[in-house]
Amino acid sequence: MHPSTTPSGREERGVTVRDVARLAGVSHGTVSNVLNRPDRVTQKTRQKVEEAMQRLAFVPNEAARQLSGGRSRLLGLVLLDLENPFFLEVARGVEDAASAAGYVVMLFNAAGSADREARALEALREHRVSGVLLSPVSRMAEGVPRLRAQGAHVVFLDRRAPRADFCSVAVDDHHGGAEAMSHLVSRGHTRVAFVSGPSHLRQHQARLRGVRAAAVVAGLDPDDIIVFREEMSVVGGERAGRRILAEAAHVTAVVCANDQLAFGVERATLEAGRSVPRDLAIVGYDNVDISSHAQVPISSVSQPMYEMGRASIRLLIDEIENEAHAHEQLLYTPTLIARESS
Amino acid sequence: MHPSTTPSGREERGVTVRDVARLAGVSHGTVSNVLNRPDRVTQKTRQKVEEAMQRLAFVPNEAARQLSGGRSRLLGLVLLDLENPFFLEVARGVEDAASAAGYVVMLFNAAGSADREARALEALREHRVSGVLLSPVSRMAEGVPRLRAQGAHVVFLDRRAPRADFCSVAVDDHHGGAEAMSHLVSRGHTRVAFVSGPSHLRQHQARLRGVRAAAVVAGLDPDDIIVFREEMSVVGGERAGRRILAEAAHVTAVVCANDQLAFGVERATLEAGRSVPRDLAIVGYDNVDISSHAQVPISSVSQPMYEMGRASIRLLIDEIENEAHAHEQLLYTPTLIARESS
DNA sequence: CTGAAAGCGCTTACAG
DNA sequence: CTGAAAGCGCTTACAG
Repeated sequence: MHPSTTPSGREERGVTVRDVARLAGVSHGTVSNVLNRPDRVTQKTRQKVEEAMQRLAFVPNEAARQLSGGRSRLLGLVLLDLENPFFLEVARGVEDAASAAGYVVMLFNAAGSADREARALEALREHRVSGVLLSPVSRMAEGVPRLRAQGAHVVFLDRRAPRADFCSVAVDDHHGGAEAMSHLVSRGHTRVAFVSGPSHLRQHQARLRGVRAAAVVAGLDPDDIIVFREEMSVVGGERAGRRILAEAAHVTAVVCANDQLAFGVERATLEAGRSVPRDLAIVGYDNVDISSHAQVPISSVSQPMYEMGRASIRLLIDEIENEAHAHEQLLYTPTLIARESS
Repeated sequence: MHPSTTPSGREERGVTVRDVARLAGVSHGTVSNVLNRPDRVTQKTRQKVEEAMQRLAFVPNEAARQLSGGRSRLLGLVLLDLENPFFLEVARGVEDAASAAGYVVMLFNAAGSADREARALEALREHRVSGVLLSPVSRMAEGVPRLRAQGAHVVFLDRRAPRADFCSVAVDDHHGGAEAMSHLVSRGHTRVAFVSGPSHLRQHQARLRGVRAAAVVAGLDPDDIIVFREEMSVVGGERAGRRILAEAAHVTAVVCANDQLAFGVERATLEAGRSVPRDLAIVGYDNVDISSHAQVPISSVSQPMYEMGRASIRLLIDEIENEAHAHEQLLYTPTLIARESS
């Protein structure tokens, strides 16, 4: 009925519940009721109020709602390292799920620094967020118990919870390694090498253990899996590839701890005039673009990053909203994407 | 002096200015003063208060500060499409600069949808953010003037501002195309093709215009630049590469509108037994990983994504804090990274 | 079902 | 320099 009769250029700053109440001819609290418990209000009153809100372009002030209601629709996302494309996908899943549930997410990049992580956690405390998703730099930052003491919930992301009274969402690297290995075994390979990054990487270690476990299952000697460690890059992979051809000619297949390494191994193999997968089969890890773009597309273990983002929000919101919430440590299962390299 | 004497397990929720004041033996307002105008407080009082804050693990409530002070340290970042790695780098620059300046950023992914963009802008209004960085889906969403009417500042990202009374940070695609072309000209090429994605892409059109302009500068006929349009992928690039070899054998160099296309063109060329760059020189665009990982590393036009993120925050915060702020439309200049393909 | 009142935790003039 | 008071915009018992 009423087209927007708002005088153009009107200063909207400060349209308040009181203004709406006045225009609708009801009380302050009634306006609040149509916002928060519409069922307690007559259909008729509700319409009047809603029309007034429309005409005044009223937008409730979240800070005030939070302050008086005690509740907050604010979530924090603290990422270990925004440079890693892995976290882009995670962030996308987080944002999708959070905004679908009516929450807003504050983004922080710890960039590998415990200090930045601590500052992020502090800022989140100031904003009285109701929950935080944390892919931690440090094992158990002191900000975590503080957040909890303040009533905020914390879910660990890409890391198993350090204690059973926290939720977490992580990936089963052991299983991923095992998948890669048993895939190669099913293709008839028995002499397999593992190409890895620096030895201290938790994930790479777990993947190697998985490979060995699958070897055992297949009746092979796990100690026959030769490990080549190189810098985690295409160049490192090329070096590993050359070393394998030279030092371990009996090897017929390779599992690599990531796709950059696998890409390098393949290139070195092809450049030596050998065939992939006939002379050397290759499986990578992460299933990033580079694996499918390789000259011979590379099989790779894929982690459900987007889905992990969604799941972590689901757990967090359940912990926030559901009284009967039980903590869960989700462990996602990576899957092998088979391509022509194996 | 005092180690943390806080009884462990104390419920921190609700440590308030009043509590701090009581413990320090000062007034409510004095505590606020040491927080907001420390200069108006005696050194001695300040110390007493700060000690009390420490002991109580006091964290000021941002919602309350915002509500009473009117100021807000909240910023919004609304991205056109979080799937695009371009925006990951931008987001990283944004987060770095914002958190260095003491602001917190709320992240939204419009995912190409005008509807999601509108909802994000609405949520940002509810939170009374003081500024928004927007890489817009729609030309001028109605949420933008609304935010402004409410007192929030808006800076456009990856798009020139639609009006002179807004700041914006964008990239000069025309210049990028021209750089690629004049680089090829300096290498002696006069017969150049352009490989592009679908014709409606604003950026690709601008890049092509840049290529043509540089041709003119070099004394060439811009109409001699043959355009091949293919799907924007490695596969599309391969198709374009084969077409060039077959239909335009006189061409000695190619500018591609992105690196996926360039990668495909190179692969098709090598597979046909031709040499890169001897038989065909190639320049890509975006300088993403794939270009440097190609068999013959591909020259590419690089956009300063991270820096754009930082710059947009700089403009936004200036607009927020500086009374004398003058609107600026920043246009970043992409640079050519020369590699072996040209 | 609706209204009047108190209060959320802070900041900011305004007096002393 | 410090304190007492009002107010930011809302929500939630509590009466009617």
